[in-house]
Amino acid sequence: MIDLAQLRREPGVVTAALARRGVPRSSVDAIVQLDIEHRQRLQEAEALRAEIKDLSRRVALARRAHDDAQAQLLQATSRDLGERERVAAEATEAVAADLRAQLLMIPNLPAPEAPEGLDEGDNVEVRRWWVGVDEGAPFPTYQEHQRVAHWDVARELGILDLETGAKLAGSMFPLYRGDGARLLRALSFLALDRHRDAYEEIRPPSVALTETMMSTGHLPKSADDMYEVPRDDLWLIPTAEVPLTSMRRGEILEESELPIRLTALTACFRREAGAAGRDTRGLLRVHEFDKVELFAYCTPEQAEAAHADILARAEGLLRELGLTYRVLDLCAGDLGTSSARTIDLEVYSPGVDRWLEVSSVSWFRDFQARRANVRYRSAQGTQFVHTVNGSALAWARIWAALVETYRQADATVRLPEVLAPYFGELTIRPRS
RNA sequence: GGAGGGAUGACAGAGCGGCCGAAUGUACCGGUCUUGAAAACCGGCGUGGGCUUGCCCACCGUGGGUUCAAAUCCCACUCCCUCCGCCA
Repeated sequence: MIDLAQLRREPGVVTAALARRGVPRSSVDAIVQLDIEHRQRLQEAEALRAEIKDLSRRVALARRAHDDAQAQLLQATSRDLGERERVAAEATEAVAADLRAQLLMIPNLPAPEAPEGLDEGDNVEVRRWWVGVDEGAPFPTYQEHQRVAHWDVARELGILDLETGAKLAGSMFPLYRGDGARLLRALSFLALDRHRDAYEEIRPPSVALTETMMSTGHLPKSADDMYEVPRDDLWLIPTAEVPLTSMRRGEILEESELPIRLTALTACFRREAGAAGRDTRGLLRVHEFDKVELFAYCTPEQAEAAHADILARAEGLLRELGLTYRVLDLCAGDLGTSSARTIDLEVYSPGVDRWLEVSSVSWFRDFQARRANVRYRSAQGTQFVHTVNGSALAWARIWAALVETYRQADATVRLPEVLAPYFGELTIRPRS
């Protein structure tokens, strides 16, 4: 949620910042008007309530003085006032609800550093990495045997069974088997071990309450993109960001305990409603995938370093896996609702010849903290924390890039050495 | 799923329907004393909102209700604890 006080103080600044990501001026103006109306009505209602409280006190005094006539009179006056107060309070609440609903639909202000632009075409490529780039090696020229889509590689090796996944849960719910399933497990274990030095491992619930989904900004805006369990007012989490951000919801943290850094391996569920029919082949876009998430609550001063650390860890894993990737600085218009700044990592997958998003490292400033009401006590008083998070990494597409990149001329897949402690024999052969 | 008990400030723990936003203790902050520290003593110490910055309003698990007036009475729900049942 954006800061209403800031909107009052400098409406021009807020309007201009939001315009960078395509929010029309009228949406902001509507909120300013509602805020003015809300405060007017609030004052009226509160004045009435103050008067009622005063009358009540005087009733008590009259009673004590055994002046029953006076008490009766005061009670009658207060009763009439009570009716007016009820009406005023209802009107105030109606405006407040409207204001709240509209405010929840407003996305975060983009950071000044976020590039200009309205859609993904305007994202800025910051750098590319591939094996040997530091030694001056040119961009890899992939061999013919690497130019096989992962769904074909997987069929040869019997490590992915999309038909059975569809049979169980519908299309785009993958079922991995044999070495394919084991590879997924190895990747998660590798990542969690890499983050153990600084991030506490969490295994949160895979479902969240509506209130929890509100905190991160996934609701009310993105309801169509999530799986819902209405009977129990639950939603399947689209990312571990959701439970992690709400872990300390409503709390006031001590500055000394910040940054609080957490990591979690969870399944992530996404309906992909807006992308129906696009990238439906193989693992390019799936409804459920495993992901290791990195997250931190921090002070505004710590945010930049915390964001950089997550990005470095995500990139570090990609390098350890020897995968070619590029780094994208998302333009203002392509930022997620809650984000002020986001760096995406896209891995190059030679078989399908595409760049696949495998991580999104975001800085939310106090947008989520304001919604989740997570604050910390500092010398300057109590203020909202900043939250940052990023994937390290999302495995379905990594899995695809790995089997394509490491496919050998003899049609086996030879996995990178870094997986040896988790996978053992690194060659995946067709199942006999 | 069934039966009972509970939910109050950072924590512990009081609170006949009427100066209760809330006693008291601990913790914390400032001061006195002390070579220093501890102890003792004195003072301070919840959050959010509105506006004429001194006042006003809201908040005692959540949501309703009764009343001139609710932490306190009534109803529903949620969570925690104990016991029974079921279960990976």
